Amino acid sequence: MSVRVRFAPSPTGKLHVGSARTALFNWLFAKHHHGTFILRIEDTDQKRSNPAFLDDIYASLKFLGINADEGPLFQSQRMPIYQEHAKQLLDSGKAIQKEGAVMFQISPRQVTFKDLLRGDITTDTTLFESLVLMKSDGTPTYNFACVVDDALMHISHVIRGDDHIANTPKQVILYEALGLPLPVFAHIPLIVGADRARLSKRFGATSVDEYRRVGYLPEAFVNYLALLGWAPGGNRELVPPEELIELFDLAKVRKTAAYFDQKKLDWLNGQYIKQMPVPKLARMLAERLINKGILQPGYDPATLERITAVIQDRLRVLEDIEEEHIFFFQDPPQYQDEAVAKFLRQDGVGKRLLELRTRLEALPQFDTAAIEQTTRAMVAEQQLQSKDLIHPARVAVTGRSVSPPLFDVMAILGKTKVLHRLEYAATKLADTQ
RNA sequence: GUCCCCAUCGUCUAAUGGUUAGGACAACAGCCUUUCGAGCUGACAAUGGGGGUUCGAUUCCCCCUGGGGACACCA
Repeated sequence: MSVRVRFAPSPTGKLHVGSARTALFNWLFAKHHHGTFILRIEDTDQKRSNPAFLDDIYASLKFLGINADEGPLFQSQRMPIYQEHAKQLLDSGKAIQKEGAVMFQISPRQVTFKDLLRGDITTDTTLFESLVLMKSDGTPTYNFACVVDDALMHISHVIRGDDHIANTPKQVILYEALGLPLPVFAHIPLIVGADRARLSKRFGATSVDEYRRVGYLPEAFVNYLALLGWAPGGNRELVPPEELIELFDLAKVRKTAAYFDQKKLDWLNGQYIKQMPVPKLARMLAERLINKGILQPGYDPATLERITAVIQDRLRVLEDIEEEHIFFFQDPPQYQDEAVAKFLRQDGVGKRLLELRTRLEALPQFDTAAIEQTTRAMVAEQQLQSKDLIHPARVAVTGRSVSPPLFDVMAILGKTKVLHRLEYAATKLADTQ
């Protein structure tokens, strides 16, 4: 039996990370078994569906590298199919027309279905209040359309969130009434937030798009999502997509809800960033900065690569570059008040910075080694502590009290900018209380 | 309220009858260091409770407790 799975989102909101993980598990399972991954859009509720969300779903799946082998199929375009199957049940007396809707006639009994993760789950049908197949507006309900489509699309495994467990017995009796073969069901646990309740807006970012914007790498995000509820074995943490496909085992997915741990995601993303070749990372950062209007399209790639090399180990998310390292791209840098107050507003600082400026100006070769040598020589001659010169100089050059190694930063910025910033800080910001 | 599902460090997880209960993130301490970060080292940290079954239970069974989910002509 060939593996055929589907991911069936409703375009009623941005693609949620919980949905993304469901899509990922389906996709990994399909790819692992050389099967087919189908995208189906459940847009029977025209009032709540919105094309903008559809675009977001496509973009988010594309970002994650989850590509559909078939689809997208739209339920809104399959109305005659549902009507035909409803008629079949009506004709056979298994359903009746009531108040404009088609209702399934539920006979009291026990329904048992097999869940790949949990074993047999049995339910008493008398617990169902009613089972509407077709609403009075002529559109199918979720449980009906889902069964008809899954059967017609020859879905072999229905992998979905465990919030659907209660729907499954209803669907099973519909498969049976329609004389259609049952797929294998696998209900995977939900992702929860800090309050252990299902991930909601209160938690912070919940859509894939938000994570994309902040600058998480698709491989890292997919890696993290895969690790939520499943482990590749061998104490592996960093597992690139190709290996995820190779190692993924649906039967080993845990049954407990997993807490979405932003810190671990950040760490993982940092690991992926660290592993990237500098030129590639530089191009990625450039694209981002250009989009933000921080960098001009005609930028110098060599300089950007030098910046990238210096900040690579410090980035957790791409957004960090505009949060922490913006001084590379602004002239003059934006001076942070606390940094100025702490390191520049001290007696003699201005004079020292001007002295450093004079010494650096004399350098024929403005590289990291020469800058460091010059700075340390001045520290030694004036019997200073290195921090008494370096910290103010850092603030003068970067506007902040925290930065990558100062001598590297200076070398990248170049003599002109460095001299100008030292002078500016010494004369306009330093000493004055 | 009714029904269903679940239960290992703070978090993600490994170990399905025999381990000093392992790893990772976080937090903490130290090293390195011009700051921060990165890196390295170290210490701390868990089988929810009670009954069984067994020579032996994280592991199998039952009860309790706790958490979550579902109870729409929404999906």
